[in-house]
Amino acid sequence: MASVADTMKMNNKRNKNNLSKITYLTESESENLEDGYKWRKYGKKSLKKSPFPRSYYRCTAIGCNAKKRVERYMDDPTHVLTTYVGLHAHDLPPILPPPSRSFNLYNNSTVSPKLGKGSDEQKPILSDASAGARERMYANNTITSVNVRTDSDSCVNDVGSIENIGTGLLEDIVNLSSIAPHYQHHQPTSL
DNA sequence: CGTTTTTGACCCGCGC
DNA sequence: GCGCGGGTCAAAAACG
Repeated sequence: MASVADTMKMNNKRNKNNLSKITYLTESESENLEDGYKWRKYGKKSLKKSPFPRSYYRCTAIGCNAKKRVERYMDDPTHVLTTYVGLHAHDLPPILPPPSRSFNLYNNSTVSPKLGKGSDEQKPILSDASAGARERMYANNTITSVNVRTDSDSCVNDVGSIENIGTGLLEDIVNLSSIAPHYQHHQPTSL
């Protein structure tokens, strides 16, 4: 009965009630930014306002409705906009190869994906092997700015703020980058 | 062989 | 009511 669109619609609606949008502006030539999760591309669309196509990714984890959309920054082709939509219904899965987590890649302009929740930020999650992979990503790509939105709102509007790069606001935004897209909270609704 | 990527089509919401 | 833009799904192809 309910078509795929129906299901999608429902999911969309329900998600909207508990959607988290995080927009990352990462300085990278390739959009192949690894964040510790395994994503499967499920769509690509050319935006009207952007000469570059936008890629849609979805977490391969079963039951995980986390999505991610990657597009090249239209004002700065050297940057890529990574927008995380929704939360992962699971922790960092050990799907990534065990890198040498003994490395201290947190330095310089590299943003440490430390938890900024304010409470359990000392969680040993970062000790996970997957975390190492994330470190690598951050080491190879410099996150210029991050916008965190924990509700259904105009994420695009936030992106507009990124235009303030170089005006000084960037630093403020970078501060937000301390917040990782993970560690939010598992959704007891689905799983 | 299994999984992922690719591309087109379809659907929905919004604006005019 | 129609058109546009954006987002998702689905089937086939490519890749490991």
